[in-house]
Amino acid sequence: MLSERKKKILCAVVDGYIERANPISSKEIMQTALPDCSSATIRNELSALESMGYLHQPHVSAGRVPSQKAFRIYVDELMNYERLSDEETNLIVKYLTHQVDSVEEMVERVAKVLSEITHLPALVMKEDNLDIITSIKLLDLDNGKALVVIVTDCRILKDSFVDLPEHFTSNMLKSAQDWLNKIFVGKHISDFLNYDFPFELVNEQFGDFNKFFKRIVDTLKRESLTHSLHLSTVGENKIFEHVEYKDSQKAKQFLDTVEQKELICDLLFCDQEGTTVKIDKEDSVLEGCSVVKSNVVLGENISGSIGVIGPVRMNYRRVVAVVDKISKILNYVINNKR
Amino acid sequence: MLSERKKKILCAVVDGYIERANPISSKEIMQTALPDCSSATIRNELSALESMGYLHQPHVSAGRVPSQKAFRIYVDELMNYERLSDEETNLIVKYLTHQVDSVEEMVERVAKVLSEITHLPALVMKEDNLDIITSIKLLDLDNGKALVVIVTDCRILKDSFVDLPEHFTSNMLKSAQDWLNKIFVGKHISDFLNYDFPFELVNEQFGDFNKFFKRIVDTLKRESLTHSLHLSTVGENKIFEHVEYKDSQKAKQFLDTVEQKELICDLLFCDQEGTTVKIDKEDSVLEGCSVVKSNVVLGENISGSIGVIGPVRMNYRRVVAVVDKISKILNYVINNKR
DNA sequence: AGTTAGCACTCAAACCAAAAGAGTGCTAAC
DNA sequence: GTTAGCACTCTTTTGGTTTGAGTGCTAACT
Repeated sequence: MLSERKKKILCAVVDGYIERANPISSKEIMQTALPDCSSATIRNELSALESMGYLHQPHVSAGRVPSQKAFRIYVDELMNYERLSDEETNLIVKYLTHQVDSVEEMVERVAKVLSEITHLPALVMKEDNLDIITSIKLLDLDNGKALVVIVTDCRILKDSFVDLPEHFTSNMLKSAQDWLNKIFVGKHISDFLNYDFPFELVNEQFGDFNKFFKRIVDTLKRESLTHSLHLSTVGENKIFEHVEYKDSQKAKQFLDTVEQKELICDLLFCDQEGTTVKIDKEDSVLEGCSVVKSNVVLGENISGSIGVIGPVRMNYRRVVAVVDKISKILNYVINNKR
Repeated sequence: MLSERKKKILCAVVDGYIERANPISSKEIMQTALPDCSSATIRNELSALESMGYLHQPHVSAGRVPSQKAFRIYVDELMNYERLSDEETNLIVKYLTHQVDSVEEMVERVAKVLSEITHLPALVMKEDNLDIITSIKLLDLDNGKALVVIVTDCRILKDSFVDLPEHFTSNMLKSAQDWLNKIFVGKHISDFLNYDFPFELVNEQFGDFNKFFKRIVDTLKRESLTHSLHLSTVGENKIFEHVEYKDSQKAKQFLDTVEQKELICDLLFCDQEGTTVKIDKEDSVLEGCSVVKSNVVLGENISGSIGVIGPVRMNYRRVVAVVDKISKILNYVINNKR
């Protein structure tokens, strides 16, 4: 357990480092946080904090730099949370309550506002697995093809084409549609994946059109697989505003990481309530990065996460406040719209 | 008009500069391109080429660097075109003839292969304006909403939702569909934009459901507007492989430029046959960038462009060969599939 | 025992001057 | 017209010195 003074000093180091990105000296801490102590006293404390693993020195005559462990305790215990100003909150509300037509558009808007306010790349993940199928439509396109439309409870559609077999009448298409609906309505999209195709049943009812049905189910399977998690990232270029990416190789590494959708999804995927902060290699190979995220309930069966990603040295006070606020507004907006 | 020797020297400068990204000296040219001349002779020629605007020196004791004008003449007259190896061509063919289900997937594949082979960000633009409407479907979703589907001749669909008015029966939806088809089938998507809505006609046939029709047409208008040009960019991070973007501010500037879709579309949009090269500020505010592009015919009424964007100092011999080859393969693949 | 003034010490960064090296332009001879 | 030769320029490298920030330690003080 840290003494109050150690906490104060550690907090000052992290605050200072977040603001100015250079090592923090004992003198600086004295001036900003502990005017009643001498720099020598602070040096002793710093030395102690260093041997506890919270700080390190780039070289002997430099100030102290917080370690990953320091950021962790800073986020969890030390920092005081920022409250967004009313103007800012109102601006966000206004932006997010604007009439939108689709989930995609909403995602777009959320990501945009997150990224703009935090000056960091924004991540918005939507989990479609939990979508419940409302109905399946087979639409005759009059050119030997049919359009397969899946309607789900969160207005998301998965559509694709399928060639109709020869001698397949409009009526047969209708019964095929009814058949599919009977089986799948009320189920989750993800149920397609584990669905064993009942060849015999089809044979019985539709003669030899097994291949056609198989194709439809395969299409749906593929769709559900590729769309089960949808991640959008917006504002990647914002990282260039931060000094840790002045070297373009660092920037490249960061951008490459962000492009690994599965990795980012893993990071965003966690059940924890409220806004959480993941720092550096606690969770993955995100060297030098942190993620601030919050879950959002998009409906009874749909969930998602929103968040931002950036250097470990980010302004957590502000970023956590923003992510938290936006997720709350989002929950509010969505639930009041239904 | 340049003498043969001047051409040879200029070509050597550009080749060398493309390869090594540093100023080229007279001695170097002597060794690589003109072993029969002395370096002094070459120096005289270089001096002449400089005063003609093809070259410049970073400082007095440095070699020569080609100007934008030099790159222009290099691409147009000096360089010898590379022929892709058969293995490489086969690889591309194999990759592009792989079974795909949608235009989007094809675009994805083309962009991917372009970007991987050239080590540059790839641009693929598809012009939907020329799509001809094959049919319009209004699909009752049983929850007070209808799905609007537009089928066009290039298999592209534009779909969106519209709320049904109260007391709107299934039969009325059917007649509404017939009515829309009568008006719009055979026309271009872009025709929606200029379409004046005939309130009286609707009133006559459908009573007071003007609002409903207006909403449908508005939706279609918006869709056709936002989707009229579709640009996808893939492999933006490839620019980090090039020294001109070692400074991350340069990289940022580049990435910001590439994100300006309209600007890139303008660049890609030109009728010229074959593969064309646009260099730096000839065409726009693309500071330090070049675009190599080629038009692709995707069908009778659909056109698109593929290309790459990168630093002016790019390997034109190879890049032009690749873009040219891929566009030809693409034309072949598409036309043989129909 | 905790705090602090004082001081020696370390090390990065800034500065400066000299040397090396690359490449040119010019001149005079071929 | 071509070229050898040379003086000249300017960047890059090298190495040494200075500066300054910041520490750790010690000894004195509360």
